[in-house]
Amino acid sequence: MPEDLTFQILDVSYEVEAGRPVIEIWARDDKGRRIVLLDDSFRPYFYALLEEGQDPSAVSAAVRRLSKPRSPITGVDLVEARYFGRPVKALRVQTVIPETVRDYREEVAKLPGVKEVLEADVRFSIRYLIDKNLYPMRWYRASGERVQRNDFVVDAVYKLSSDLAEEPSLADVDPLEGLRIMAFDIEAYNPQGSPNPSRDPVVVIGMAFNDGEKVQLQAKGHDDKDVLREFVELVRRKDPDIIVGYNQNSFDWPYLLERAKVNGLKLEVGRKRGAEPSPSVFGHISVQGRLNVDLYNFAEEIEEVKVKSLDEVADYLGVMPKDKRVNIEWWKIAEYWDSPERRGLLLAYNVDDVTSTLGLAYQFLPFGAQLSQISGLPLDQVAAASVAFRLEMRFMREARKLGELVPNRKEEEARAFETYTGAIVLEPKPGVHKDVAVLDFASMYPSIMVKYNVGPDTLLKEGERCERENQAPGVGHRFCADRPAFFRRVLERFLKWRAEVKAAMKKYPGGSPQYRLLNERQRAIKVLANASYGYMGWAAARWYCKGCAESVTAWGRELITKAVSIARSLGLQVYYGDTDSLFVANEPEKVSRLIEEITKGLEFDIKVDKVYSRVFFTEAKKRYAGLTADGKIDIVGFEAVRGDWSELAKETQANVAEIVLRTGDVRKAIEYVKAVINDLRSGKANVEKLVIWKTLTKGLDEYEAEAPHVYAARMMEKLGFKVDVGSKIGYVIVKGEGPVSRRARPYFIVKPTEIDYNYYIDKQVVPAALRILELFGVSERELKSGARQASLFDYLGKKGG
DNA sequence: CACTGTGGCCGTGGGG
DNA sequence: CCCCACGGCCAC
Repeated sequence: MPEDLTFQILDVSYEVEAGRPVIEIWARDDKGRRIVLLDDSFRPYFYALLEEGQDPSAVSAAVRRLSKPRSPITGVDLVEARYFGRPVKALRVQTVIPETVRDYREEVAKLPGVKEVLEADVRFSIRYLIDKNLYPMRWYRASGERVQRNDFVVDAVYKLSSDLAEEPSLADVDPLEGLRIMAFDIEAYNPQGSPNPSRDPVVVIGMAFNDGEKVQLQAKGHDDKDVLREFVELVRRKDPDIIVGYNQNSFDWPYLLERAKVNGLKLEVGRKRGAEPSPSVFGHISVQGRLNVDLYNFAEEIEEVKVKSLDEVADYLGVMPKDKRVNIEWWKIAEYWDSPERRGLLLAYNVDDVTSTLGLAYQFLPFGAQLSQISGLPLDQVAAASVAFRLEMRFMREARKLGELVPNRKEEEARAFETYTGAIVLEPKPGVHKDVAVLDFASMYPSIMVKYNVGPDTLLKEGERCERENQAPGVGHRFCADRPAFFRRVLERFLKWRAEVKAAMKKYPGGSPQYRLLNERQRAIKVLANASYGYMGWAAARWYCKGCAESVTAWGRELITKAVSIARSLGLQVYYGDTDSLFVANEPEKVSRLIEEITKGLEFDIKVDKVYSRVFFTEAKKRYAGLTADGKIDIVGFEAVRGDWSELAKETQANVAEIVLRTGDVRKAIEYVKAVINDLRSGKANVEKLVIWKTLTKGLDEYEAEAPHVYAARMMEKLGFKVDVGSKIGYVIVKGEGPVSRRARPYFIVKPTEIDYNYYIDKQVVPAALRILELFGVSERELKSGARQASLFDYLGKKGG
């Protein structure tokens, strides 16, 4: 007897059973049960695009002849579709085993009459979601027949006996409500630098659940067998739907898996018997039936935090202030573990980490769930996927709805390195300026794409004609305006959708859960819409179109250039501008005229984004600091906002900017800098504030130049620490002879007395301060002179007479 | 397997 | 000494 089911899709996977693929929909139903719905009716397929004028039946017969018994070709159907907006004929080739699509595609591509093989690289479970128009984290209804299955660790398994229909009454319910969340964090023994999983045990595993329970497992000395066993047991008992961690895809899971192997155990933490976590797409690790979300992926998108360690990110988000938690030096975990007096600190540290991780989940998952509902990628994958992939997934769904075939991603070698001209940055007018308005074009690039109907499907080849055409200035590309471009349709849908969500938000009070839910939704839509221009210029994109991206920037340059002319013709002083922004004198009447002329004359939306009561520029572009009308200091581009300068230099520069902007008192700023220099000279500085952080962007042996952070990284490696591509290297400069890079040391091996304070004066604090003070005629000598304390030599000299 | 684009600044090393 | 490429990060 089929039952009616109402459920939320969490994830989709598949398994080949008895020679046929079976889709597994992991869900939870409205009664709070965890269920699996099986669908054995779906089959993998791909398209063979036919050469023009080809006889489909001849090609079809050739395709059928390729059929192999292991996974026969079960269907070859002629379809009339569109490809880049043009009508085409294609064969839809269906088989049985998803993995064999790869082999068939190669062979079919070689057949005469076949121009291209399409959509053969879409993964089977994603294919299912797209074709059935299903979105993870949304609610559906369907009927299913209960079946007995012992290989799934869930409350019930059903065989689907109907299609899935979206349940609209649950569309605006918080998708995370009622889901069980577990945060975890492991501490590994590291007596020799970085821990080595084949040698060093896991000494602590902390877990925190959203029902309030917290558990901490501890090794017996250096034996972690029971820890691992208990961990598996606990995960199964608590049965979380979502597992969160911080960097667990790169560290905790691989480490636990290796430890399990060493101990002869199996890490069966999924909802499928016998299965261990396994590597999946985008560097993500998949735990069957659960959503394994690495929160580090979300943290990476917070650009305000430069060193994205868990404590820094949790501090920034107000989840756990750094001064209210236990901080221990991570490279000394083994010492803490082995010391009876200090072990307690390590345990407390682990509790704080895992508590922070759960706190981050509450911050990030609502947005992640919306991204999942909108892009169509399961929550765990959407976290790990880049913005471009999230957008592309949505494009693939839109393409299907419009009967468009999805283009292939270009092969690596075919991707030519093609650059094109970007935006205009105006020369700033150096000096301090009073009362400046900053105007901003609203979503300039997406607006251009919509207005001029830009896209690979509308880009006209030489000789092609359309009744209405838009020609990009300077670069010559023409776009057909007779039919709506694919990008335009998608973007307009995004814009309309976002407007609806924003309108709905108004119905709820600001802090309410509904308001926050909708706010996350409109943010997710905006993020996707804003990525569309960059996506077109990305050589690996399925809808890559260099001419399109080139045209968008050309129209952008024209737009800002025209806006500048209008401003000048109105007698408005223009101070600066970058891409889509314009800094002009804040004369309200003229500014309103400017906005009106741009809006009506150029047909683009522009608005006053902010007003600075004072703002200053040096001669450098992309750098300025301002005091807003409501009393806030903005620092843009300068060292103070960069992650690769010492905290001390950044702090000094920020304070100088603030003194100058608020009081206009340059003398005061000079005195302040002198005091900082004095402190440094007397060795009073906090060593932590002298650390310089830089990312290793390639392997250590690939560097041509010996930069300081590369030298420090090599040193770390010799000391037994793992340094991978992407690691942030923190170093300080010590006294001694030779080039700076030879004097760079990993910050955690340096004693305060070894530090070269002169380096920090000459190359950090003074240049950062001067960047601003030079504008007021202050010299390096002036900053350093008065600050010079009697040196030991002077002192002795005087004394000795 | 990948992991959006161009414009811009500036410290540093290394060659002449 | 100058000059320029390398390298990293930031603005938009």
